[in-house]
Amino acid sequence: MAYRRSPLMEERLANNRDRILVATRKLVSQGGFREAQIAAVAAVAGVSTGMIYRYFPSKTELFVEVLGAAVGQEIDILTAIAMGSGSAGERLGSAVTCFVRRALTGPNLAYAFIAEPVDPEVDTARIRYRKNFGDVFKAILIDGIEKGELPDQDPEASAACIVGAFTEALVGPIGPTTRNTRDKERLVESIRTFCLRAVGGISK
Amino acid sequence: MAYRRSPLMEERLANNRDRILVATRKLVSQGGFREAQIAAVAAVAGVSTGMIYRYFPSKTELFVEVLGAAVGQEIDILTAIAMGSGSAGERLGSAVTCFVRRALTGPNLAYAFIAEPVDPEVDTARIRYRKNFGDVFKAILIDGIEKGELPDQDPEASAACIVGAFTEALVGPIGPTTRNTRDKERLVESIRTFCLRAVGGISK
DNA sequence: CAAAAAAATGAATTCAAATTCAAAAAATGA
DNA sequence: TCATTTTTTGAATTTGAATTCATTTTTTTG
Repeated sequence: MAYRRSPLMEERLANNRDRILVATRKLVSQGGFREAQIAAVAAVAGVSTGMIYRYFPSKTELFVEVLGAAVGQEIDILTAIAMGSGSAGERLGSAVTCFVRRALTGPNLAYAFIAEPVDPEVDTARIRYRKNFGDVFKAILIDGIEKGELPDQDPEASAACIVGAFTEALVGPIGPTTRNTRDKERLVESIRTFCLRAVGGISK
Repeated sequence: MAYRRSPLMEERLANNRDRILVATRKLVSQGGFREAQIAAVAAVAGVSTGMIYRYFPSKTELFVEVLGAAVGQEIDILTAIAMGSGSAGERLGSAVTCFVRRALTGPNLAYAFIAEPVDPEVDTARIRYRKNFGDVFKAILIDGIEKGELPDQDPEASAACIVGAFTEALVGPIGPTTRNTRDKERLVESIRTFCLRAVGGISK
């Protein structure tokens, strides 16, 4: 016996994997999946191209993992709001506001994971994740309708509309490219009001 | 002098061009731009691959033309509604209803031209076209706000939200795949109500 | 330190699709 | 009909990026 992974090496391996993920996230958030080519990821991560295949079976799986991690985080936050206290309208408003604000602030994966398809497999994942977003809103809506806080409506359709509305307002052509904070907050408020009125939750 | 294009040949050329456009539109509406590969287009159009390059300088330009024609048609229809008579709310409702219904019925380019990016150049065109949609709604909104029919709001943002809302509801994961007419009309109505309420136009 | 094993490299390969172009077929006009 | 020109063909080439793998470097342990 002449080799056994030391804890130090173990850590380095994990580090490499992480660096690749971070590099991918960075590239995707800058220029979408299109810009996150293996060679580019390798360069940013400071490793060789071959290295990447040591940690991920294919570019597709790397993308799916990046996407999943990013979306999972957002979903968690939204879910917490959705299950919190307050009227359906309040929770819906908070959820929309929170998501939009985060998308405007943070490293903007918003476009990539909401709007940009790539290859069929990544797309499958993306669609599933987008549905997850919808489901959070749907839950709030159903609750609100049951309690009589919101008028009767198709929660499925309304949820889709909400996701679509803020998506487009965020990443669409009309949406922001770079704005100052004042503009951003105004946009957040516009979207919130739009969505709230839309489902019949009083706006203000 | 020993050759001059006869009217008959002239017509055949135009026919070829058209067949290529039709074939592309068909493939795009079925499987998105991804499926509309040159070889596939050629096969459907019943011509050789080389033929396509006789009429279009590149796949990208072919796509842009297909996209432009499809969108132009929709825009014309929407514009007519937008400039017609009725309150802002009525016109907005009609425009949304009309677009959604058409997208659900006709050969569904909706996904392709609203949601699916391809390459940067086609994307540029797609974004411009999507903005055009937004502008139609924006015009209605501005009019309604001026006349006091709608509450004050950012027409830019609201227009984007509207486009996003019906886009997602139509082509998103929650949206329809194949539905019967009853379901379709219900969806149309849901989206209409959503958008109308959202901008403060009384729903029903 | 040296041998053995693992990890890392990046040039070479593969692959899928767009694009070209030499050759074949069709159209035109004398 | 025939020479000339245009149109059409589709196999061959190009292209751009993912993936592999023989070689090199690093790590581990006796």
